[in-house]
Amino acid sequence: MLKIKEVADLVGVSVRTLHHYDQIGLLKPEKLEENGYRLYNQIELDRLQQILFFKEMEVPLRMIKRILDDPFFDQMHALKVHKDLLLKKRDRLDRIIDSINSSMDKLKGGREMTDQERFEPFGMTEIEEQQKKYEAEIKEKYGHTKAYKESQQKTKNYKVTDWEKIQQEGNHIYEEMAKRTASGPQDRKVQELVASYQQHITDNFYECTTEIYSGLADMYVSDARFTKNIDKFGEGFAFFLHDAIKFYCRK
Amino acid sequence: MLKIKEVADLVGVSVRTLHHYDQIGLLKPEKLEENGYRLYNQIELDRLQQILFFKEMEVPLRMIKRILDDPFFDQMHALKVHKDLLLKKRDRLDRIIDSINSSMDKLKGGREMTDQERFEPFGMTEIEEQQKKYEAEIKEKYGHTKAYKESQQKTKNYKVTDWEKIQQEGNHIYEEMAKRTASGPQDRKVQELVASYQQHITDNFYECTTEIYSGLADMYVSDARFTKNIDKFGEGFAFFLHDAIKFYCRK
DNA sequence: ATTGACTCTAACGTTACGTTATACTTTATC
DNA sequence: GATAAAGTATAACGTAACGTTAGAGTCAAT
Repeated sequence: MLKIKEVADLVGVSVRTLHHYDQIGLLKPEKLEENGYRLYNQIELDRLQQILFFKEMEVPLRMIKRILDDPFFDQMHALKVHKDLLLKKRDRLDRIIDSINSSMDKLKGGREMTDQERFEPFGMTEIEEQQKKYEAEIKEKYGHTKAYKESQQKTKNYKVTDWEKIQQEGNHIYEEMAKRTASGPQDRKVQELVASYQQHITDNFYECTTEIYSGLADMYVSDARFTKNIDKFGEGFAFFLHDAIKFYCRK
Repeated sequence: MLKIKEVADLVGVSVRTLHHYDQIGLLKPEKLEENGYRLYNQIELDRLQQILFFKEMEVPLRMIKRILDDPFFDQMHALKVHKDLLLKKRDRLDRIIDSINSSMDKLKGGREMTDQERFEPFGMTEIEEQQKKYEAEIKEKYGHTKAYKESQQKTKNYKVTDWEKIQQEGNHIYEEMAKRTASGPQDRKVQELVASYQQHITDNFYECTTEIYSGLADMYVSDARFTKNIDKFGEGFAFFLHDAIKFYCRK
């Protein structure tokens, strides 16, 4: 007679999973204690093993239940059908991978860029490897700084949705700014936006001091990876931004 | 200026999909007409093409949005990471397929059945091909009968959940019956269950007359595929069931 | 004027749990 | 024996990408 966590640890699934299996009737405990605790026996363990076997095969739980419960269900046939399905899936995967490969090859080759617009953003050949070193490089350069540690601290608990919201806010500021490029980097509204972006960084990453902000501005134009991305808001926007921040940070 | 269905038909997605993309902000129509209709332009069509490209790559919509919207998102890197992910996925698929193959091989070979209990239900070597001919065979034999046509008619609109409910009901009756095997096929309760099973068939498939029911009983013991499955409720249960139905159908 | 084709929003259903939130029980510790 | 730490329970929301009704308004053709 095993309690739920013992079973869970024994076979390597979560307690929640067992709760779920109970809920959908896939695996009921042998009995309930007076306190409501679920108790499992060897029989249930065996069944659980079977369930996990089929699950490994990516058979949906619904069908596992039928396979194990329904005497009229032709299991051999089901398994075969399922295999065919997996084969098709793999073929599809192969094609997709080929497609990605050829896309990347085209990018690297630089010739025959029929899809130039579509793939333009991928640009440059070695950016790929550079990117791999990117984090390490950053860490080496700035790892000891207060800003870096602070940022690590603040961001480590962000969830996907948080990131998206933050990025959206940041992008929004840039968009607004990009609308005013004609007015020049010293425009009052532009300067307001520059200020709010600094605040944005401080709020979400680290205390963005004037020095840091100024350094960021330099990076925006000196590092091609940034320049390229920022220019998505408009040609030359990176330089505009650089100037705007520099003006803001003057004293 | 294209209306939503025109766009949908043009690129081969559903209207609902476009609604969805609008909802999550992945693809907004260029404008709304006064009547609320969505209107799309070439720009949106282009973007939609890009979306579909990444979707083909199995990139989640969330990420597609970021790829297309967020200038700071490193797309080349993302694509590469994604490719690696797909490669892993394929490897896993390969392993699973191998696993299924070896399982089936073991079954066919009949030797080394270390997992005998687990795979026992798959049984017999050629059942596989037989199964393929099964439907055709049935159709040839009974295709002209009223019961067959009636069943086709009744069942063609059943959904997965319907099937499951029906099978569950059927199994339940058998289970109850299996509990009473000791009392013999003529037991009152058993006979009640036999009657309710006939009704069950009539309700869900076709009018199960006494003759048909009697024929079914014969099939249960003469066709190994049925016998094997039915015996899941207990050893010899197929024979018990046969006798019970025969007794019920006597006159 | 009446169809039939098209459009809209709203909301549930799908898969297999993860993740809180809240509350009770058991076990370990002091 | 009191308290804290673990374990257990139920309930309910969240996830991905739409499909599928359901109810209602709009447009074009008969």
